[in-house]
Amino acid sequence: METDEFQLQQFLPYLLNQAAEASSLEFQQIYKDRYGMLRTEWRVLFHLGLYGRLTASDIGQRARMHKTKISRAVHRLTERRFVDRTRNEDDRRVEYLSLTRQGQAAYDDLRAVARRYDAALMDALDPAEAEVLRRALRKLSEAGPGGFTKAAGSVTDGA
Amino acid sequence: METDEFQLQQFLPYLLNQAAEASSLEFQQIYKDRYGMLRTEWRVLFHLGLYGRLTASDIGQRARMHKTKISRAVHRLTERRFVDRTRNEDDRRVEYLSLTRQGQAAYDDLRAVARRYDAALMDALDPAEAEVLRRALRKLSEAGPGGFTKAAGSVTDGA
DNA sequence: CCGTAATAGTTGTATTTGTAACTAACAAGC
DNA sequence: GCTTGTTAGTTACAAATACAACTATTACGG
Repeated sequence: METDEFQLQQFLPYLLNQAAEASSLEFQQIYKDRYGMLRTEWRVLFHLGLYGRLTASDIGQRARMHKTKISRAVHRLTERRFVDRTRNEDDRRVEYLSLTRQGQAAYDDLRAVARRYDAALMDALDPAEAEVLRRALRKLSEAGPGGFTKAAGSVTDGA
Repeated sequence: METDEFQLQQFLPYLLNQAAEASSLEFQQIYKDRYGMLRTEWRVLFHLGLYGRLTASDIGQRARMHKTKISRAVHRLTERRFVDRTRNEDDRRVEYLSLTRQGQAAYDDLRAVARRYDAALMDALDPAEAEVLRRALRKLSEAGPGGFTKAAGSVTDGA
């Protein structure tokens, strides 16, 4: 009997990483080739494109990205005139970020590519499957494994 | 109408990356804390644990990892006496890799953790959903978007 | 056999990322 | 109004990664 056998192809974190990597590769190539952007920059661009004016912290919360990543992404996007920063005069610590005309154009272009790209990925799945997939992924993104490392009997201390 | 509206939360590569990151974080912490391993090292360890003696190229194919990553992972695993290398005398370019006793012990331990971890993740999903999820992820890992960048009308050249 | 090409794996260097420490601006207690 | 704490964002340095160039060994074509 092999019912107890561990299978890497069944292990969710592994599967997720493989699928994420495979499914991101070609899209990554596109925003890199066309606009010289990194993944973090693409994410910032899309958040600004979708939600309009945001602060760096706003983006951090929404995208679950660390503030240093965002800081550097914004720096590069500003250099390349995709993003404008304007300081909030009521609280001079915060800076509002928004897309320049050029940034908006890049966003519009990449959003269209993303739509087509997503559709192409979906072709590998049937519609019901796709819907379940999205729901499941959203659950996993929010949850993680419920307090696994600090559970009773503390797995991390035990062995 | 917002039916045409692009949603980041619907975009599969983004969702996959978020879910992969969230679901890997705590497990990553465990093999890092217990054995000082990186993700690449964990993967090599698991491949050797599951399939026995393999060459670096074998692992590269199975795990879709670049050979330089594997080379460095193997180097560190060897230093720490988790892995043994033995040269193939029939073709002195290739080296067989296998787990030492200590490597096997680490693998056994981490495999058990992985099982429990996977189960904890699954708790967020219902069983049918989980099954669909795994199947969909496997499809996406193998496929990517079918020849998206080199499709007719060449998206990458067009704009 | 000898030159050319292929394969297995390694190493060098430039980018990218992660972690922690930092500056600047505001807030609160006293 | 001055210490103490908090929040926004940046910078410095160590680690990790990607990509290309490299060594060593085997295969192939004449």
